[in-house]
Amino acid sequence: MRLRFNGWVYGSAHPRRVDKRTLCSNEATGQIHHVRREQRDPLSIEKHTAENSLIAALPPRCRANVLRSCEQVELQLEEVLCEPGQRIRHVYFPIEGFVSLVAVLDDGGALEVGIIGREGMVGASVILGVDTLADRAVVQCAGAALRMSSASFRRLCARNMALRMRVGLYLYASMAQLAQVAACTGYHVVEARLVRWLLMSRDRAHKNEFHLTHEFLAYMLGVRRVGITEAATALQARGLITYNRGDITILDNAGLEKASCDCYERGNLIYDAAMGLSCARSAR
Amino acid sequence: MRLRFNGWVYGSAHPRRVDKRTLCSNEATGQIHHVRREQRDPLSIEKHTAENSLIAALPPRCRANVLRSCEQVELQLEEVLCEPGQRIRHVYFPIEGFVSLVAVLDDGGALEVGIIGREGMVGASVILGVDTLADRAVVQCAGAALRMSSASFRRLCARNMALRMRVGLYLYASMAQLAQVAACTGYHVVEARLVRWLLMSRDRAHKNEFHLTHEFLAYMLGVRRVGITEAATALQARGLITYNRGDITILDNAGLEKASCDCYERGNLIYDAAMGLSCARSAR
DNA sequence: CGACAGCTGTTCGGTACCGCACATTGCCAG
DNA sequence: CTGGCAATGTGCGGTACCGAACAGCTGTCG
Repeated sequence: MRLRFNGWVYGSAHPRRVDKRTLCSNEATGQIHHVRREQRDPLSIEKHTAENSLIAALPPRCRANVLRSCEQVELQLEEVLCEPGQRIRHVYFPIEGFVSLVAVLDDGGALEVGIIGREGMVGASVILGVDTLADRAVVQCAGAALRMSSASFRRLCARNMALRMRVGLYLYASMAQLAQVAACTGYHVVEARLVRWLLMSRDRAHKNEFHLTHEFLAYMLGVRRVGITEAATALQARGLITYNRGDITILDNAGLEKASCDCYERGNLIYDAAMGLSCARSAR
Repeated sequence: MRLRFNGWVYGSAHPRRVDKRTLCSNEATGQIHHVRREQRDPLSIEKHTAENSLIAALPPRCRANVLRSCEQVELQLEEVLCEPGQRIRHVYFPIEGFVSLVAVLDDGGALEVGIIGREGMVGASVILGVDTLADRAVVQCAGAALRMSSASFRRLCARNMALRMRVGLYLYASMAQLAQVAACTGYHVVEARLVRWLLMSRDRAHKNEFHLTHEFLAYMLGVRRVGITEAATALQARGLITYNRGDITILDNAGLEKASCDCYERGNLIYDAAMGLSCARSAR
């Protein structure tokens, strides 16, 4: 069985031992249809700036420069911002929604390797001098975001040290988390990984409920849908979550955090260490 | 059972379902003992420059600058260049040997997430403004390398656009490969992953034999030693490799490449695409 | 030469996840 | 109201890998 998400297709689960599979070609090449609002008045945008922490942490003048180049867009659920290897046209600073980075294998396998909410940005690797993204970027939770053409972003970074530093640190944190997630995938059972994933989503959604089908979760974690169903059922039985046709609600945050593998907490530590270091640095 | 590598300890395999494990504290804190040769005369170093492709690709003046700041060291087998989170004091440009990056989990699990030979460098993330490494860097194959203090490296990068660009691209390639490996770990059977690993090592060792015990391989791939033994036995039975007490010899390169998962080839493509892009760029 | 340590091979019971197939439930459009 | 579809639940046999334990085999060192 295969699923379609706004035009792109993926295998339900994947072969651990099947060798090849030819699918995952984007029929109709995932229409990327932004609901582009007209440019807001500066005040309205300014209001939002504090809500992407990457931007918020910039010195005022620099922040103003960044904002001038941004427009606000509404990210659509399951919209694909960029396919792996494709030229990235815009970088995104999520405000409400969040985005997942998904590594795609030739044989149709896929695995989430990063998750980007208002604490970060999509396309940070542009500062490395490339204009492609290594992974597929899928919107996981709809909502507002700021965006900027990658050319503008590169120009701004070239001129602005504070911005470049900040983005660099974020990139480092992303890499560290990527490694962490890789190890986690190999070592921890589906249930623990599911919990980690729910907690990370919660942190980025800033609320205790979000819309996610088992099928989608399975795709993200690289397991069968049934595996998710089993794990989710167990969590529900323990009173940690409830869900109903894709609407998941977290009931017991503390309990969930206990049920998760260390990787959740560790991921947060990694981020704090990297980004906090920047504070120490700029305070010097 | 636990192993000791030059002073640091790791769990033999690891728990897929065990939740915690307290080990992996480095007893005796992995003595890092470089066999530091006295500074060679410039000609001798110059001779080697072409052998690290990152350096070799730099414009002549820039290359000379880099070399002036480098000293040559001999990497010892299983030496730990840097522990995760530790301050990185030197960056390394391997010439003969190669180095693995290993993600370490709290519960003792570990997984190789990158491999660095003469095509790259250890510590590229320094250009992002951090002075720590996210993963453990272990020497996998002894041999010569150039090294430079990370402070010098940062200074050079700040001044030198070509160097910064080149290292940036390399960093991007590393990230892309990391994501690739993460997915591979989740989807492919041990044997295929082992083969991928052997091929990658071969490419970096520039020869068809190297010294690696099953135990070490198991550690790298995050599986039990027995898993490696079984896979290796099968490969040997098929006439693709032979091995004897840690000395592995590749007999049939073509056969091995067929036995590997696509991730091997794909990793190479990723690297070429990223680094080749730089050529196009500088040719402009 | 004998003891020992490091490396490899083998076995065994257990389990997490696989692919596949099918049943159930709730929502929505016609 | 009804048929259809998306989302979820369940059951079954298979397999890749796990932990543990033990049995050679070989080189080294006292």
